[in-house]
Amino acid sequence: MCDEHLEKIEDIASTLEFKSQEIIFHEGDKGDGFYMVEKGRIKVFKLSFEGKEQILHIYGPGHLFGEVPAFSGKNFPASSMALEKTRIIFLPRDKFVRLITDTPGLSMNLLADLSMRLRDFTVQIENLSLKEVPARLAAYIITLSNEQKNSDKVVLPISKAQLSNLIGTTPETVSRIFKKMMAAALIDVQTKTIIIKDMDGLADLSESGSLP
Amino acid sequence: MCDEHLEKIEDIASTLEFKSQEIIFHEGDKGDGFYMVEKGRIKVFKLSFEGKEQILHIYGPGHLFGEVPAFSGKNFPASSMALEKTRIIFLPRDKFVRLITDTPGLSMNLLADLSMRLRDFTVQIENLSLKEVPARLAAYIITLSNEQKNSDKVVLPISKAQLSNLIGTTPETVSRIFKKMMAAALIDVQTKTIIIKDMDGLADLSESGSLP
DNA sequence: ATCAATCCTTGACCTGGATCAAGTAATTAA
DNA sequence: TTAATTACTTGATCCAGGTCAAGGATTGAT
Repeated sequence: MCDEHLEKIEDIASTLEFKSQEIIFHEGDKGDGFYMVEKGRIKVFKLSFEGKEQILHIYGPGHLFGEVPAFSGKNFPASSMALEKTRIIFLPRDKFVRLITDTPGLSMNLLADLSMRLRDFTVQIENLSLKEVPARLAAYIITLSNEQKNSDKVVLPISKAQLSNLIGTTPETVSRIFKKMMAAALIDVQTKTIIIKDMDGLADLSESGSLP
Repeated sequence: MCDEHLEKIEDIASTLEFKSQEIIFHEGDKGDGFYMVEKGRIKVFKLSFEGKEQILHIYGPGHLFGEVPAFSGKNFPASSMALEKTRIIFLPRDKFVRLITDTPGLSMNLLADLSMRLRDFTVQIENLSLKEVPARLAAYIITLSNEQKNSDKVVLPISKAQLSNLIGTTPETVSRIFKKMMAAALIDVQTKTIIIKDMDGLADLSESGSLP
């Protein structure tokens, strides 16, 4: 989303404030517009019948979300919650549709945005279906390192419980696998800080490997 | 995708023929256009390091696919193969981009298409992560029934091996669960035909249930 | 129709990772 | 700072479903 488009959006949008843990929308609600994170962080997630959570996205400033119903005509396929005090830019559907038709280039931008998200989902499905938990966790650490200017000292942006819901496992299993990764001298974990000691080993693990 | 748009697309497209089992594109290939199934059926899938397959989509006539790289600028996130003798309409990127910018309404159409696919992926992730195999299989049978004019006699459009790759399990497990579903008087299975004997029970199972 | 090849079923076995339970560390509030 | 709450770790146990192996059913080719 380029700056020029951002400005246009902000001109006709309203802002919403959410406290940490506040629900932004529920799965099944009728979607009537477009949301963008202005400040803070949100998660988009699904709950199972038994209450187990699978996180689909965690988004920070600049990210568009919750627009699928506005295009598909269906209800929200997932729920959304603020992870901290968060300000959201909201744009009702009709204004946005007008903006799109008035702004050539914006729709190309949006198509690119949705395409990237489809891409991300294929990776998430691959992870859930074709990889075991150690590989998923390794992949997540590598993603974090890439996001944090390829540093070998990465900071977990979420709790380990949330992390386990993101990669489709439980806190107990995350804890045990971190321990094994330390035993294999791949990483060091101190509370929320992870020191990557063997990036190649971690990359191998994320693709195919297993831990003793 | 409305008929009017379809005609415009067909005017400037070329057609490709694929035999059954032929690869249309590989994951990692550079995507340079848009594909639409004209006749036949294709699958879009990922392979794990060990060769295990997860099917992402099975598409028939009228379905657009393989366009993500054209918008995202990245390579194909998955591979594609013809499931039978198939004719594909292919549109190079530049022609398509011109078509989009020249045709207001088409981009809205595309946005809707991609949004639906995002929706479908959230369901697939939910299934893989939050549901057990019997629930996924029940959900798939219900989907089939909906696709086949809500008949209580549905025909499997793919082999059971492919089905197992679609719902993220193995042929052995599919076989065993079909057997349990028959024991529970939910369905009857004869080769490729499934008779739904208890749709409510099947719906319960697909949401939360388990089999004895 | 017959043979070969493929696909499917069934049984025996094994394991990754979930669950339950109980203790320890880290945060937050007062 | 300390108490209370919440988050994390560790151990013990269990089971869904994967794997391996061998037999049975379909399908396609000649």
